[in-house]
Amino acid sequence: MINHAGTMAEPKASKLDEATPALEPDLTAGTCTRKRKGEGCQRRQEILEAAKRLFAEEGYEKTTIRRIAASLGISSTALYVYFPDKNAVLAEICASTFRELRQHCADLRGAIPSDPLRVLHDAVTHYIQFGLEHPHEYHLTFNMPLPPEVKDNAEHPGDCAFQSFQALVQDVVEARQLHGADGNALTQQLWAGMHGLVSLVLLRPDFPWVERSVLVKGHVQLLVEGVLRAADGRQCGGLG
Amino acid sequence: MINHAGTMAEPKASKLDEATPALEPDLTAGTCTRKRKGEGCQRRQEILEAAKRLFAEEGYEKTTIRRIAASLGISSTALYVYFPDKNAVLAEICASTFRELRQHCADLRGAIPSDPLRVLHDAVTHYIQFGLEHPHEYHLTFNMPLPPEVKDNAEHPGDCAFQSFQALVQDVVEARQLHGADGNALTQQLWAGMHGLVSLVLLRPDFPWVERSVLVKGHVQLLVEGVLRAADGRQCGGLG
DNA sequence: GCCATGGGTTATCGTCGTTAAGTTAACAAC
DNA sequence: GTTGTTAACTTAACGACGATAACCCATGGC
Repeated sequence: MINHAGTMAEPKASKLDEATPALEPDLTAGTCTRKRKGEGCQRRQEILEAAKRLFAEEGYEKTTIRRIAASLGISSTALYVYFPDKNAVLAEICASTFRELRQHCADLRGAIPSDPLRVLHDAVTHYIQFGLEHPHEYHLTFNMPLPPEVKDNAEHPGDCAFQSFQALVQDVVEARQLHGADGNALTQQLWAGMHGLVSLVLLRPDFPWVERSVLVKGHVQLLVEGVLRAADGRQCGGLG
Repeated sequence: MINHAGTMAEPKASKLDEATPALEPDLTAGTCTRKRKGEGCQRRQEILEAAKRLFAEEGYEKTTIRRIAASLGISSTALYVYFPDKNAVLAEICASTFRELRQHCADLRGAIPSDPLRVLHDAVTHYIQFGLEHPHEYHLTFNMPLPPEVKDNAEHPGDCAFQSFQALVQDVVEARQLHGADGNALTQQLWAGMHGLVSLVLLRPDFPWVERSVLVKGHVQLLVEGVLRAADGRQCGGLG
């Protein structure tokens, strides 16, 4: 209890600080002794998982460093050993989610060598379902400004995921001989269309949406048909 | 400088509080005397506009009540006379933006009694342009969870705007005799598609988007064609 | 035994949203 | 022209926040 700081000011806060008994430390560690090298990585992973869960449950801004730490039974400052600040924790979660999404897309293209339109159709469906099944990760990753740590990354996971998708669209453009189609623009529009549904459904859960499967199937169909039709002249719609 | 509070505790903060010289009060008021009834509404509007500007420039979470107040030359607590909390300020801005958007849509339908498809086409274009031209209001309104003040409102502006759009889609469904089309689902999908583009472009300004007008025109076309095609069987795409 | 170091702690800072209590200027009635 | 009343605003303070600085101490190689 010795005041070893130089200023000798009275303590003023620290009354309810870290004193939320609702959050108990996770005692699944097993050992009670201090650990050394290598264990740090484990702790780092624990922090990431706790943060992911709390971000998911309560959102980024409302999740505090202190509560992440408390849920692991450590003090808030211990977190700064593994991450420079709160934003860096979010950045790492974002990057991991982006990677998962990209792998999803790449696997699909490699595993199903069938009609490119069918592959694109399935990829779009997959994307939307992925988003809806990982609401919090999706929200963290796509529905808020990218933290600089991710944005300045040369291997920007968003760009990578986009490129995977672009390949699928290009396959369709070539297979269907959609002359005059800008595959890049089409991919951006398709992505925007997928993102919009996921984003709105996640952000407006109380909206009276039509039944989920109808909504998703119809949306995929709308987008894929749109890609086919919008690509080469508007011979069906009739809008000069 | 008399300490009129009962507790006689030492002041501890209040050092840099409200002491940011960069933010000068807006001295356009003219009179220097205190004002009475009716002037309160003016101050309320001032707060809303300052908040809108600051939310726009720096985002909701980073904008503090103290800075909103400082930009008007009043103390932070004065704000609580007009709004119960920070969220309520955001809620009012949201509601106002929703109204503007809805009016946009209604005007368009009333003023141009031409081909329903053309009207829908223009409305979608309008929506996207509106979003891109009001990036911060759009972000505040659509890209974050609705505050309860707006959500619990019976005249939920989002629902109203949606209904306006639904009417346009229904016009198209009837004019083109798209049997088997669920106008409600189509509207939701169309809205999701529009929202997705606006949302992504606003949230990822550094992404290598194709040229803006190409992107928007192509997207509108993709969506409108998608509505036409997705509505009644997939006779063009060829995906069983 | 010594000590560098990794994995923690406590104390503290400045800021935040928000509340409580007090101040002051403009009006109303007497 | 004093006396309320009240709208509009202030100062002081609270508890929580992100972050930093300074310290503690068990482990493990020497």
